[in-house]
Amino acid sequence: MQSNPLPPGDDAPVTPRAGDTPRGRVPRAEREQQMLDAAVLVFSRRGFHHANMDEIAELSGVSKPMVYAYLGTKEELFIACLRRESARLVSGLTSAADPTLPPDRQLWQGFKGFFEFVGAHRDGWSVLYRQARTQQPFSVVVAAMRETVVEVITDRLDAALRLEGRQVKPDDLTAMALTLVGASESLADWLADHPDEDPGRTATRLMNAVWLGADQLMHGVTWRPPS
Amino acid sequence: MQSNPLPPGDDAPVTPRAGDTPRGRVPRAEREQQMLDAAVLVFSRRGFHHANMDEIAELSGVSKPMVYAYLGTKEELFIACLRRESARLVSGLTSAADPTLPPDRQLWQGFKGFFEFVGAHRDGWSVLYRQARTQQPFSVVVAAMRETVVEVITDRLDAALRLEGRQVKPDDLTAMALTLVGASESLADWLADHPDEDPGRTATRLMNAVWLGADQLMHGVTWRPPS
Amino acid sequence: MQSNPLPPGDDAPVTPRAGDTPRGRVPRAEREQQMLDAAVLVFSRRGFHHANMDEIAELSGVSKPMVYAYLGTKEELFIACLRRESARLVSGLTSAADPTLPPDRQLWQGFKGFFEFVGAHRDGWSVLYRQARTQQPFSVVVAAMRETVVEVITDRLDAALRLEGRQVKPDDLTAMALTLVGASESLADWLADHPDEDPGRTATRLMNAVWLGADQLMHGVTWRPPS
Amino acid sequence: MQSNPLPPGDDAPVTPRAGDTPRGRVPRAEREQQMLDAAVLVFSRRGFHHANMDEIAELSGVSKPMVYAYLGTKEELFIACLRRESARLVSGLTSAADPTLPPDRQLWQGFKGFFEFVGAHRDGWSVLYRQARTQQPFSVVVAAMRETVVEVITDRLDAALRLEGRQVKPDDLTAMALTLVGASESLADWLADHPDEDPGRTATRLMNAVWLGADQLMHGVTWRPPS
DNA sequence: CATGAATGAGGTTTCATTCAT
DNA sequence: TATGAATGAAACCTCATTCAT
Repeated sequence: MQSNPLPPGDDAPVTPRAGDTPRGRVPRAEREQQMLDAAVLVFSRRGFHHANMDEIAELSGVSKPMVYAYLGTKEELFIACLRRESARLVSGLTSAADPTLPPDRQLWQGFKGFFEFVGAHRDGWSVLYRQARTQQPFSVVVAAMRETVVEVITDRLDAALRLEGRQVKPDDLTAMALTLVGASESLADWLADHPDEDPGRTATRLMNAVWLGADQLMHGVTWRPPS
Repeated sequence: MQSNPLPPGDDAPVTPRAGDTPRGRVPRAEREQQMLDAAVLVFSRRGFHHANMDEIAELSGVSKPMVYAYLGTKEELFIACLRRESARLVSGLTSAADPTLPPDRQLWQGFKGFFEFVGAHRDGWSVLYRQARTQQPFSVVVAAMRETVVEVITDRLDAALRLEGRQVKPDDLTAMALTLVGASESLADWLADHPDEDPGRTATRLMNAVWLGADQLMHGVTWRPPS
Repeated sequence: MQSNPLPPGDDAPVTPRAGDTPRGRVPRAEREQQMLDAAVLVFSRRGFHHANMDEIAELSGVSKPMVYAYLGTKEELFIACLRRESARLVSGLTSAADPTLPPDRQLWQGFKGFFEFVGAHRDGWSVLYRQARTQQPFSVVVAAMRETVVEVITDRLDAALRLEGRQVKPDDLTAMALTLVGASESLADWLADHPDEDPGRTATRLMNAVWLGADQLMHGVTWRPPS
Repeated sequence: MQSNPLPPGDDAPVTPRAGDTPRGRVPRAEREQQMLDAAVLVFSRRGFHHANMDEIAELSGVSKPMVYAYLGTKEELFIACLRRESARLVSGLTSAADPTLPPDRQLWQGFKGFFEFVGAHRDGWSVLYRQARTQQPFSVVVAAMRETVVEVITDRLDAALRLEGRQVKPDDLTAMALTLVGASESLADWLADHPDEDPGRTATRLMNAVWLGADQLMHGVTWRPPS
């Protein structure tokens, strides 16, 4: 149901997209972006360990020593990729939801922003994040980003609840946020593997799956295990 | 919020548990189990790529060639681990839920069985599954297992609905199952990283997060995106 | 023009021929022949280095230690194969030519016998001999056999010449014999690679290519390089 | 009668010739030639399988990874050697024979050129070619070279015949060429093993063995098998 | 700034060969 | 006699990383 892409067979050389591999003198900042682009592409296609610096350098249009000079070791390079993609994701996500809207619409807009990001940056998500989540020493970076996201959600939920004069135990709030994030990730993986799916529809699906319950939960209804 | 274990610093040798590393002639079937135990342990601690066959062999109490003779390549070994753990998980899961119970209790028992399994086989889950999900060529094996699980859940939900005389569109059913699985995985990751957490509590949390909504959904209430 | 066989793709398991791999108690002499059969087959298919003892043992219908007990190390086993095939070849060859016939018919019958042997024992020839010729430490065994053959030919030629009252310098005789042997080998290789070719025709071809000249040579006509 | 060289006992390290093993920065083209020189030497002394990359690298004056970077796999390296030697051989051979001479002198010059090449590149011939002939996947390269040579010979023979107004069936022509090549190879092996032999003498021997017959054959005289 | 040349280190895999039953 | 279990040794190959130009 959820399979891994690597669309061009594992051995196909990663070909640059249109407009890539420009040569000649290029200012440092721009070069770095090119390198990061190349790195994200290669890391996403090959995975961290199967990616090799030669390919990244070649795809960047520079020689290996340049990559090392600009972005450090392979690990540091991967983390640089991760940071850039994380920043993009978080900013995209937080800017999506308008704090003045009612909670369900906030949530929905957040989801939508998130899925749109994932849809647009499949490489960035699909592998950087997926890999980073499970492989040391990158998991800490991902964990930090997750933390940020969970906090944002918690705050928004909390704010929404206060507006309604209600309050929920912090633990339950966190648990809810965790579930939201987890479900989002899961559906994001699924989205990353299904290019034809529309991010908005995915967001709606997720809302249906979690909002109704969240709504009740926020209004005090709970489910209890059978004694 | 969700960090990677590797509790014994990355370089600490993986020490055998009590009763391990028996020496001498051992019948094949038994040796294979020992090897799988060792492999699961090492793969979980080090990750697939950082794991090395020497350590696995040593922990199995044999020399490398035996491992190759019995279980093949490193990749094949990993897949063998994956299969064993998958089989255990699926069987544990399906046997947990009694089909004659009402849907919520079925679901809860399923969750509980699942989380109990994860709690008891943290190594098996925490890394085998996590890694396998993102790394070719293992993802197909995981996908197959997931498929099985999703089907089981879908069937159970469907059966429960029919008993109530209701019916839900297959797509929505699948989406719901997917979300349940995704959320479960997410919480399982969290559980695997929090040894003190009680599986039952985790199951309850998940129920609270998803059941109320699912219940409404099953009764025809839906959430619609704002036009 | 002359390509290498290995008809069943390099990886195809060598399947036993009909009547092979009998089990149970078998007298030693017979077991050894089975082992040699298996070894010749495997060595010929895989080449000495790619052949592995497991396959030979399995194809012999016994376990590896038996092979070692009966026929020694891999090298010794190969030499045993070589000796058996050599003996067969030499005996087949010497018994073919009737010393009372005129020299051309002797030669032709010798060639025919030789090519018939090669045609019937393609495995034995095609690889054992070909490999052994170039790979230490087997070349000495082959050299010995060659020596025998060259001697036989020289003697026959000499005898034939004496009958006609002629005599040729030993050096020229040897050179001629060498050429005959060399050409035979070359055509044998070719024959081993062309299953449809008739040994008799090959022998005739070789006669045409070498006899006319040899005949003249034996009657005193020689070619001289331009000064 | 024909034994294998390996003059420095099988274990003696292959010592560089005078002027070898230069160190430091060397342009790629040059390094590649050094590597090929080393490889030819080692392959010829040890045989393909007993050769090990470490020794080749060391003899080239670089570390193993350079060899892999420049010339690829052990197999690819061997093929590179084979190609270089083949090209040298073929060019030496075709340039040797002047097409305006009478056929016997052309042939003789061709043989002489060939044997002189073999005498001068004993390593190149003695093992690369001998081994390659019998071992997959190199035999195809050798086959290609052989093909070229056989074609050249056939053409030359054909042209010579036309000049004399004669014509010979293509099959017989090919068979003759094949025999010439086979006999040449056989004597080349012998020459490679006898450092004191003069290439010219070897060529003359071969002429004596094959030309007289060929000449007759070309004039319509044939030998027929007894019914 | 930029790079071609170069390497140390380490990992997977294979096999001939031998115990111990 | 016969074998399943076991291993030491060694080979190929890859890669991140750094000089020297």
